[in-house]
Amino acid sequence: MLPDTLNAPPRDCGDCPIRHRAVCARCEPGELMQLDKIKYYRSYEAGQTVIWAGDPMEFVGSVVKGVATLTQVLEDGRTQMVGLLFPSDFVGRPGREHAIYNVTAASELVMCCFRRGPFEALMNSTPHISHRLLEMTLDELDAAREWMLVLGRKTAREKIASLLAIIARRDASLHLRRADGPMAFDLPLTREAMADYLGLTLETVSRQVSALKKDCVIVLQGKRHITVPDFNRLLDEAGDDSDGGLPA
Amino acid sequence: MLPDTLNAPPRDCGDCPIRHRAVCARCEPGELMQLDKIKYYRSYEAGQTVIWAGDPMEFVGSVVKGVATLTQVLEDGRTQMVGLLFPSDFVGRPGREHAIYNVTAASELVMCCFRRGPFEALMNSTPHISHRLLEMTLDELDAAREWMLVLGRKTAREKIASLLAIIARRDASLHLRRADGPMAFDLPLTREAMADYLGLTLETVSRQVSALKKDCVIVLQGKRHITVPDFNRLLDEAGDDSDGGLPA
DNA sequence: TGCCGGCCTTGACCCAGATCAAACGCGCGA
DNA sequence: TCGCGCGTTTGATCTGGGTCAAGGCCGGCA
Repeated sequence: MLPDTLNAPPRDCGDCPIRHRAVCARCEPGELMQLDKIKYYRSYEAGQTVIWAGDPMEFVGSVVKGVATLTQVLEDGRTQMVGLLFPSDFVGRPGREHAIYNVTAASELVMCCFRRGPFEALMNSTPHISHRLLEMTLDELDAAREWMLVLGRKTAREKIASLLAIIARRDASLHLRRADGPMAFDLPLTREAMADYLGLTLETVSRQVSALKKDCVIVLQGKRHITVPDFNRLLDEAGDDSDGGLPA
Repeated sequence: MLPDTLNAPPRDCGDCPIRHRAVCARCEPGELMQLDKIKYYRSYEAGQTVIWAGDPMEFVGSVVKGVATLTQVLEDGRTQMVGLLFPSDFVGRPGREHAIYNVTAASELVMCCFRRGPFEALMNSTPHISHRLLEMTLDELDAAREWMLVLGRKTAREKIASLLAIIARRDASLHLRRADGPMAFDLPLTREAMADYLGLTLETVSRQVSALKKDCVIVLQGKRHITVPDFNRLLDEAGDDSDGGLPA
C-alpha cells in the first residue's frame, strides 16, 4: 500500500501537537506561514519504509505522531538501529541529497514533511530554524553517546532496562507527565526492533523481558503494554546513576 | 603538572593549521578578530584530564594538535569512550554549564579555547559560526551512528579494523593525503583506550591486533606505529562496504 | 647498570549471550 | 470455525570474548 497523503487532514500549525518542540518551535507567525507553504503530511503504517538508504531524499521533516527508526545494515544482514525518533524529532539532514540510513515506521506514523530545497533556503534566511536544529542535533548527539555506553558496556538485562527507561521518559514527556513513580506505556517496537536497538538477538530480548517481569520490575498486559510500578527501580536495573532528571 | 598556558605560542589565526576546518572555518576577517579577542591556547600532556564530568565548563574550544577523548564511566568503573577528537574537532556544548563527559588528552594536546560566555554571545550574532557548528555537529552525529554499528554488531576483529580505518582516514585528511593504497600513522591510543572505544577488554584488543599483524593486514613498528599495506584490505576486514569515499 | 613501573602480550579457563530448534498464541481472512 | 502466519517464548547447546594470571618489553631514574 502506498503512503497515504490524503488521509491525514492538513492541520493548522497553531494547534499542531509538536508545535513547541519541533524544528519550528522558535518560529514566529510569519516564519510559520512560510513553512506552511512548503509542508505536507504523510502517513505510514507500522512496518512501512519511509526511505531506503541510498535513495534521493526529496524531503526532510518532523515526526508528528508515532515512532520511526533509523537503521544501518551490513552486507551480511546484521542490522543496527542508530536512531529512534519520537514525535517532534527531525528526520533528514539539510544539504544531504541521499539518505544514508533506512527510515522505517515502527508504529503507525504521521510525518510533517518539508520539500528539501525550499526548506534549506528558508533555513538560511531564518536563524530561528537553524538555531533550533542545532539545539536538537546537539541533544541527539548526547542521546547517541548515552546509547554508545549502553551498546558498549551494559549487560543484556541493563540494556533492556535502559531502553524501557528511555521509552517511558519520552512517553511521559509527550503526555506532559512526570517521569517517576508508576508509569505505563505501549511498546512501539517488536522484540526484533528492540534487539536491533540494543545489539542483541531477539531471543535474548525475550528472555530478559521475561526476567524483568518475573522480578516485578515491569508488568506486562499483553506483549506490548508495559507498566513500571517503580521507575527508580527500573533505573537501578539500567545501571544508571539513579538521579533521573526529567527532560524538558 | 598543571596545564601549560604559556608554552603554546599564541598564533595568528591566519596561519592556524585548522583555520579552514574548525568552527571558525567560515568566519570573515572581522569575525576572526572578534574570536581572537576571546581565545587562548592551552597544552596538555598525554594522560592529563582536560575536564571532569560534572565540572563547570569555563570554555569551549577546538583541538589544534593531538587527540582528545570523551568518556563516560558507570559507578562500577565500566568505561566507554563516546568521542574521539582530532585536530579541528570542537569540544563543549554552547549553553551547557557543566561538562557531562570526561575530556582527556590521549596524546600531547593543544587546544584553542574560547571563554564560554563571550563565545555564546558571539555565536548569536554570527551566523557563520553557528552554521559551521551545526554542520560539524551533524557530522559528529553521523560518526556516532557509524560507531553504534561497530559497537552493536561487529566482531572484535572487525572492531579493531574499523578503528584503525577511522584513525588512518583522519590522519590522512589531516596531512592532505589520499586514503587508499599503503598508509602509515601513529596510534594515538593505548590498548586500554582502544578497548574503551570499542567496548572490549584490553586483552582482546591486544589479541586481535596481533592477529591482524599475523595476517599481514597491518605491520607494526614498535607498539604504536602502524603501516597498512593495503587500505582496501583493512576496510574488508572492517566489514564495511568497500567503497571507501575519502572525506573532505 | 640495574631496577622499577607502565604498557603490552600470551595462556588457560569460563560464562553471557548467540545459535539452533521447537512450539505457542493470537488476530485475521476464508 | 478453522487454520495460517507472524511475533513471541522457551529449551538445549555452542562459542567469542571476558576473566584471571603470569610474564615480557622498554624507557627512565637511582
